[in-house]
Amino acid sequence: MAEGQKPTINDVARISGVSKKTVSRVINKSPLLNQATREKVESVIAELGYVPNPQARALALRRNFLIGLIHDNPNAQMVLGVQEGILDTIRDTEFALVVHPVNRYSPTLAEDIRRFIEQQRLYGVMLLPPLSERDDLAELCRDLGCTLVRMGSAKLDDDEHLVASNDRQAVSEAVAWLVELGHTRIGFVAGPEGFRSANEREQGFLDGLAAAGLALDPAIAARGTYRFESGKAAGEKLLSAAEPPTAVFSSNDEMAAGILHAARERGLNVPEDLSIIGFDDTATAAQIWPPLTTVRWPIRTMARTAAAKLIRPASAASEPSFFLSDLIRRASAIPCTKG
Amino acid sequence: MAEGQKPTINDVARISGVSKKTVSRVINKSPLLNQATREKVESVIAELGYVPNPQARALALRRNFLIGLIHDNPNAQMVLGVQEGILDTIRDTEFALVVHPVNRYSPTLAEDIRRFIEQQRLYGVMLLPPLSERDDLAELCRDLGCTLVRMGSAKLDDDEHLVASNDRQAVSEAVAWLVELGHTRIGFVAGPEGFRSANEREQGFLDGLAAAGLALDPAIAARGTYRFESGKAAGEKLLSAAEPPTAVFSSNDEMAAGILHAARERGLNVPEDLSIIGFDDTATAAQIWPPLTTVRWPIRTMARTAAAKLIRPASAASEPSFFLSDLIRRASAIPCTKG
DNA sequence: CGAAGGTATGACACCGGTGTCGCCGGTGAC
DNA sequence: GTCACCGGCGACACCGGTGTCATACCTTCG
Repeated sequence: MAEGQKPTINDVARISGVSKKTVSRVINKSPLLNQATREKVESVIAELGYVPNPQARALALRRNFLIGLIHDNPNAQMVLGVQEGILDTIRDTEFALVVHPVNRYSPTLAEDIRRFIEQQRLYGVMLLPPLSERDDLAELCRDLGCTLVRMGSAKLDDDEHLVASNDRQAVSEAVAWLVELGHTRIGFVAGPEGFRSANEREQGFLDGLAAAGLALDPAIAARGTYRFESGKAAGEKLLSAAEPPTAVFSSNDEMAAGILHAARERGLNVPEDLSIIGFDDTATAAQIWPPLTTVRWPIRTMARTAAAKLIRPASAASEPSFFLSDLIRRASAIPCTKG
Repeated sequence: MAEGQKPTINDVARISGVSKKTVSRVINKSPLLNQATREKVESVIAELGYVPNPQARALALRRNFLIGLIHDNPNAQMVLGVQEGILDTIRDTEFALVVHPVNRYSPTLAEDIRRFIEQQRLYGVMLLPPLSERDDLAELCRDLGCTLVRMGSAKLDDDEHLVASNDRQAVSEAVAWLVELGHTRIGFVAGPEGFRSANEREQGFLDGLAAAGLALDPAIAARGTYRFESGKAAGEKLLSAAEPPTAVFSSNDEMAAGILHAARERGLNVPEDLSIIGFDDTATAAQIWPPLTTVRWPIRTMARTAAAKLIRPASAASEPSFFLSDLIRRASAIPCTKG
């Protein structure tokens, strides 16, 4: 074996005096092997530092070991959490994680995804919200022969390959907390139309109000885009209502930060004059002032499970695919001081 | 060709009535081809939707088309910005991006990286700070036959494969801005010891003070870890000094947010009682109150260049590899009201 | 008109693994 | 003693591409 060249299965076979097929059996832990042979080959492998070539394996097996993560940057924290969760699962396996950020407004989105999957011959792909909500993309992935997992915020009709959080229930619990704090006039900022997560959170909000015998006053409700600026605009609307809310639930943290800015610019104190609850528990949530009460969903754990479902569909099928979120109680929501 | 099977080069060759080698020539845009033949083969390729198998190519060429991104989550925004920048460059090429988050405190860090590179037979790898500052890891990657690019915050001795921002100059300009605003008592929160970026920013801070004829008072200087909590602790130290600062430069935004918390807890108003400047321009920076004046460095652009250097070393060698950062002036730094 | 040279293409081995099948020797049943 | 059976292993083709070299044909030049 020439210096600088990686050892191959042939080198291992020659040096240990067996056929390459036997070496292959050792690598693949075939049970029909003489113990002595196995040990001999293993020692040669260790000595040479031999690592099987994944491309050659992929070629022979007609399948490879690449997992694709397709997303449109819902938020950086979430994407990174997902990546770490996937790595937790595939570390020490032969799988690798290939990422592919896309632009969901691009007219060539579907084509872009198709090219990515076909070109890399992915083993499986994982879709993140809001892409994961599009059934057409899911079908595309399946058509291309990929196993598929979707991360989402609600049960889908076809929940076979879905890992989701129960946003609806989590939000209704957040509202219950505001009610427990004595708030009765609770504002709401929805997420963008057409997003399942936005829809789930809205339903949860309504559930929570209903459970407390309250109703939503449209004067203190607004719809945002999940972005900071839209939260600020929504906050301005709610706070300029004839009878402004004493507490607001925002469908995500970024908009909650915007509401906080709107309140500050009107000279209001948070949380004294306005309690705020957000959703996501982004890094920002704990770093703004006051620290934001928010709903944390177990991104990394969910991603771990999702990856397991991709690479070990049989054994992971029994793992739960529906996750509960926690309300993180911080200083931005306090007892109602009014009335 | 059976249904459900991807077409191979053999299918294309058979149907277009040429040898597979000729098809290979078409794919690889060999110049020695009859125009008519080329067009015939191309039309068959289009008709079949043929896409070359990258694993087979990788095997035959003895090199593959995977770029590895190795990082230890410096911050989510940055990692995602880098991923997007790399994708900007490799989209529409045959390259793919494989990510591998690691833990820099793990005793098996080097082993982990080695396994990743060897197992996937990466073409090239990109190291992010603070990993990129470790020459031993850089050497490891090179030993394993990878081309390498390091992203960093300062010139290294060996800057051949480096893409860096000029933190030192950017910070000195930030200090100049504080001086221009009338501040003369300026506090400093350093990053963790042993980080090149921390060192560069510290030098830049000292440069800025010196240019204004000021000196650093150790009573209003502290060292942090780049984390929020350490910023808060540093803020407490600075603000409890006998003669507290009227402005503070923090070596990153997360610590700046911590300083802000410390100020709030002492009942101080920001920016009226204390101006703050951070570094990084994370998403949080614009969303805290007041919006944070900070240094923005062009992550995505840098990553684009870095990726180009990886996959087209010849043509990208001439591209600049040293980037300037901008001071983003927001509400957290205002004219000094004292004295 | 034949040799030389260039152009367009094909035959074949090879990259580094895996699947199939067959061979060999030992064991137990009859 | 013969034979079926089984554990352990190897020969060989094959996965889907690329490199090397040979070949057929067409010019061009002496």
